Amino acid sequence: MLTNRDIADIFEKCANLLQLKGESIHRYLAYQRAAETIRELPRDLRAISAEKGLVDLPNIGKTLAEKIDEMLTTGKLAFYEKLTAEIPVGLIDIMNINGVGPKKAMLFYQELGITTVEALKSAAAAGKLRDLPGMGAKSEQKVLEGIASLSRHTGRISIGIALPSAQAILDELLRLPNVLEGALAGSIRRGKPTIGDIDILIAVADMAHAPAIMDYFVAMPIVARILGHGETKSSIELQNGLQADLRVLVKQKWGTALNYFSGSKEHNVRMRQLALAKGLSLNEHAFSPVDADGNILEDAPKIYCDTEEAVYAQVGLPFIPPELREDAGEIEAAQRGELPNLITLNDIKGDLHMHTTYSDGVASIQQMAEEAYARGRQYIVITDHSRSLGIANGLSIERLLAQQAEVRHVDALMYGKIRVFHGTEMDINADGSLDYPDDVLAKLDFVIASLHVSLRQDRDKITQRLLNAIQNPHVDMIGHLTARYIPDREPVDADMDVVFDSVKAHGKVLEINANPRRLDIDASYVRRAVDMGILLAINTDAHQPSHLDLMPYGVMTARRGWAEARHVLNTYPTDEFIKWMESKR
DNA sequence: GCCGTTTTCGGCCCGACTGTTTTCAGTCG
Repeated sequence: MLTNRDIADIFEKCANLLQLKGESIHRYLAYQRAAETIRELPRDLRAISAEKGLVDLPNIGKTLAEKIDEMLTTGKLAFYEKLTAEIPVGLIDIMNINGVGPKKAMLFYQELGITTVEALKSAAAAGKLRDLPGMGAKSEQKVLEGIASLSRHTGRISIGIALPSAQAILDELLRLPNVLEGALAGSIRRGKPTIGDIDILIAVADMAHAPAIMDYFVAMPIVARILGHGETKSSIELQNGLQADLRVLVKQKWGTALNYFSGSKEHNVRMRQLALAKGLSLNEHAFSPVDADGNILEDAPKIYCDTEEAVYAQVGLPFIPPELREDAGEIEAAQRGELPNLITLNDIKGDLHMHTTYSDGVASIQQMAEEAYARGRQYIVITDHSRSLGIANGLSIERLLAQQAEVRHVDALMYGKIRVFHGTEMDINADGSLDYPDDVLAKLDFVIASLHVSLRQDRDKITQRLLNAIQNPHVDMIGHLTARYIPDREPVDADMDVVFDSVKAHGKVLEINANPRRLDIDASYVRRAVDMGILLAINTDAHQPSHLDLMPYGVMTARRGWAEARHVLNTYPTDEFIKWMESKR
């Protein structure tokens, strides 16, 4: 049975094959956009298809809806098979080599019969590429470097790795002379869970200062390879395989540039359309007046924006926070004056999920309390693993009760600083049972139920396990609902329509697990929870004190899902959180 | 192939950089 992801992947491959065939770029983009839409979809295509709702999805028209239905019913796509009969799929991998595009890939295929990266590597090493038209010794060398780089990193990298690494580079550049302003742009700024590359912008008063900054950038010790080194733009590959792009621009263009390079592409397209409706062409440099045919009027004065607020004001909109810029309704919401008042890190008062040395954490209850207090938390819940999770030293009922005595003791010790409550992260067992009996759960302040084992069970089983947990009156929250782990582990296969309805009906909380390897639930599910009126909680799931610092990743995910502070349980002040817990008893 | 309160046909992404050119094509974001 094909999943959303499978179908998105097939469309993505169709897009690549069409590009290799030299089809119109717009047809290629149509498949590309459809793949992207499906990838970000919070619901099952199967359910949407049953409702005849496929054509209502953005970027899905009659043709692609039919193709989706074909895949859902037959598990295959004839169009895709026809394409692969014409063009070897191995060329897609070759095209993914940095510096090799569709034209070069086809050239290697047609001239030398190359269909795999391995064959291309041998040909390049044997010096067979340099004599092809448009190639030379340098291009051949670049192909070899591109293949080497390919093996160093696999696709997108967790924001938990990319963000600190990007911030360190930015901080270094900000210390250089003549740098007026600097920022991270791209998907890092929008808080995406995975990052393709790092985008850095630096503003100067005079472009004469740019080359020195570029020279410094490409000479930094973390640079593994220089991919490009120009006057206004340079690209490097870091030791960890990530690519970082730096652009230097004059301060006058800061707003348009930051907006442009923050994306998303889809959001930018909408921004350009809004500008055109006002007779202006928008790019990273400025707004330029255009004539009725859309041609730029060269002698008309351009409009420069040195802030993003000014860019949005120019198209008649309020500032739109970067996390919302996905063309997922944010433009329309801004036009109606109904943008959400997004949650911020400052709104977070508590942390409802963390581990100690009782199970697989490395710090004591008291240490975790002290560390959380040092980070400004007003309350925490200690939630160690339950008895069946032997690998994590899960707590027997006796140890759980003994732990409660220590939690109460620490709570008293910390009085006036931080409140410490006692909970559990209880396993939802493989057979669907819960790992502690109800009379034990009744003694706890806060109960999380989570999936940790048998994650590859079929949809019915997983769904039933989740429903069992949701329907138990003592369970307060479902932890990391889909149990995905970036990048290795796919989310569990459950009927989320049914699960969300049940969560809503039973008044349970859904966790946004802030660990950047999890970010679970993800932004699309957050948005669905917000729309349905399901309460959320953003927790670090800390296994050591430093993990308490992961909260910002959870907040970014919440913001990407349009969550406001009022949608999130652990923004409540302590007394209200206590009232909430009491109301559940 | 999608999309539309300027259009159901004719738009959709274009600028910087590189390497091979001999004025430009291919790639990338």
